[in-house]
Amino acid sequence: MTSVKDVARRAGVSVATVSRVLNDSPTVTPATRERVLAAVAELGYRRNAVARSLRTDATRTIGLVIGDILNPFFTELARAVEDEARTLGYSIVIGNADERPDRQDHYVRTLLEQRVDGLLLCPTAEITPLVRGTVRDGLPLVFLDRTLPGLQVPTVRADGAGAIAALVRHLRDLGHERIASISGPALLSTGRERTEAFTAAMRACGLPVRDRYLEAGDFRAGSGQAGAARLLDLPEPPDVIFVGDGLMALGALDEIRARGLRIPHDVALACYDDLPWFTHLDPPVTAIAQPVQELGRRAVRALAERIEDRPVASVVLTARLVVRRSCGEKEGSGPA
Amino acid sequence: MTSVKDVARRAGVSVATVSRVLNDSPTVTPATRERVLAAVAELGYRRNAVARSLRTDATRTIGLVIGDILNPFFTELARAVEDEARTLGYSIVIGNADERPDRQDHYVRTLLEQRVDGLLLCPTAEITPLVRGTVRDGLPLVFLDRTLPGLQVPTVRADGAGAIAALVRHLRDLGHERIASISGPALLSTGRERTEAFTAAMRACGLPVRDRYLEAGDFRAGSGQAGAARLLDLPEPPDVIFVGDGLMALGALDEIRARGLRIPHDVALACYDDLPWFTHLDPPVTAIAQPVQELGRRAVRALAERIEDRPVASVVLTARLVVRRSCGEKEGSGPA
DNA sequence: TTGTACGCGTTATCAG
DNA sequence: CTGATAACGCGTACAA
Repeated sequence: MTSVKDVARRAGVSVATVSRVLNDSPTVTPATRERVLAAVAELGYRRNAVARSLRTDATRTIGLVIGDILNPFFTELARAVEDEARTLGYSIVIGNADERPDRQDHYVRTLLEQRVDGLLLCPTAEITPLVRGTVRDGLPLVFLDRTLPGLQVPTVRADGAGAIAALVRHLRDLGHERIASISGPALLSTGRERTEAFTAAMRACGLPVRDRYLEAGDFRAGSGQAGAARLLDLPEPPDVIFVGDGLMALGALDEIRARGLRIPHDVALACYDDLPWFTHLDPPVTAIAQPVQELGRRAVRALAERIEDRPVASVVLTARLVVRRSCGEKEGSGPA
Repeated sequence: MTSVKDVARRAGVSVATVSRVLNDSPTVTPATRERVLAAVAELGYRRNAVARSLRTDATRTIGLVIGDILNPFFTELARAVEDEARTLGYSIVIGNADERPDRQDHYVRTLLEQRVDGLLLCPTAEITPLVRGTVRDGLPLVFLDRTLPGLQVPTVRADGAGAIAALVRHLRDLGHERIASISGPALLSTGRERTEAFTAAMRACGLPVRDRYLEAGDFRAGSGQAGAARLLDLPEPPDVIFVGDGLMALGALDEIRARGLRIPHDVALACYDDLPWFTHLDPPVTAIAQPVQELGRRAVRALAERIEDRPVASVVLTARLVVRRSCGEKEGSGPA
């Protein structure tokens, strides 16, 4: 690989001058700048970011550790993150935790060694010693989507409580009473919050909350299927299943279809997270949509601020209910 | 940040010894190793991969430039790549080209500066000067999914010609004659190959190939919708639309639904690439499934070989047809 | 078995 | 405005 030395020799200047040109320092004659640039072009020189980082103590790189790259929510999130990062001049090193704390820690460790300038983390579990240490050491860190209580770390997430309340009212208005949910794991803030919002909304609507209607999954397809199976095996199966994310919805759909059940006649379905293909199902799936793009962008911007040592606050956006037909339709709203 | 020096001081040894312990050199006394490890733990020392890379001229990092992170095909591919890379001890720096050659080049440039050990590229266009230069400079490079003719670069891809031929025969057996396709851009090998395989299969089946039934999209949802619209606006619209990838299928579905058309009665649909939710549509979508996981794994392994300077050959896996019901059903195969 | 010292490619400081 | 040179943190050849 050609280095500044080669360029310097070719241009007949010192390495210092080459460096100055490369970092467009103002203190350099147009003529020499010209010569250096010519040498750079002729040699096809490409600056070595590794050496540069060693010297400047910055990599212009941020780590992104997501829960599950197969989850459409995280995919869309990653896309937004990547987009905003590019705009700000950062590269993304990605880690897919696969919802496993050990994998999450593996990536955090690797990213720390790589000396990323900052870290965007969607925690997959309660606080691990490594994460606690990372916070203590002061590495710029922002939690995304999920948060960890008791840690002074800015979080960018969406609040779905309002949308969940609206959903429950919608279900009640449709005459449903036996409403079940398959939520995420209680270890995750998103799992907990959605369950709490759900039970609170049920009570607010005067609907009964039964323990056996509260299933906990792990945000992956298999657990959605298993949860739906347990629910449908109940002596008194629910009218409605509210699934905690898109992947589990896929699993629940598999189970419902395998049993030959019809939606919403035999069992209604609603999903936290909206997916592009939900509109193509028959009936289209009622869902709660998060402002995913915005979440990703805001997180990157927050992290960039932290990297530049400016204080940043957490941001909470709001999710919204998208009513479609998978929970039934209001009387009188059908064809006359 | 604590460095080897700090560890050395703390352990009462030289930096060389610390380094030896860290790279578990055999020539070190258990006792001193113990002391060093203790110092490492006490100080919370984490080795600096940047400095290490500068010295060893290797980053244990590979670049992955994909066509479009929103495309489920690439998402699944990325997941497999990431998985295999972790197994082999590599980190992934990801770039989302968004199907734009300029973005592709942006990432290639960045990754070269970062000194990735190798590059996995899904080319978004014909050969760019940058890509040509990269090949010439000898950076370990493997093309994934798509290839670029005229370049000596190993490619890992799936051949869909057989599956496409099987699909066309399936369509013919079902009595379809006016078969249209919305393929990828002719600039991409995958676009070209799928179109060629399709027209060849049509001829082999004695079916007419009409130019106006040959639409070209760009592998994104919008172009699938636009292509479907043009096809359905034809004075003699096709019986079947064969869509070149999952994202365009989503767009085509949008258009079909917007027009209130029914599948397969009004127009049949088949898709290159299989998606998890295809089974939940009514009717389920007939698709061509690529061995995506295997593609990703093989690509990483090939790249790892190249990085270690071993010669590697291209690998061609085969896609397979998954018949479902979106193109109609064989007579007599329905309920008696 | 361990320590000393150099160099990887850059940037930044300090003279000139 | 430009050049010489130290330093970033690490791995390794060489010496002890």
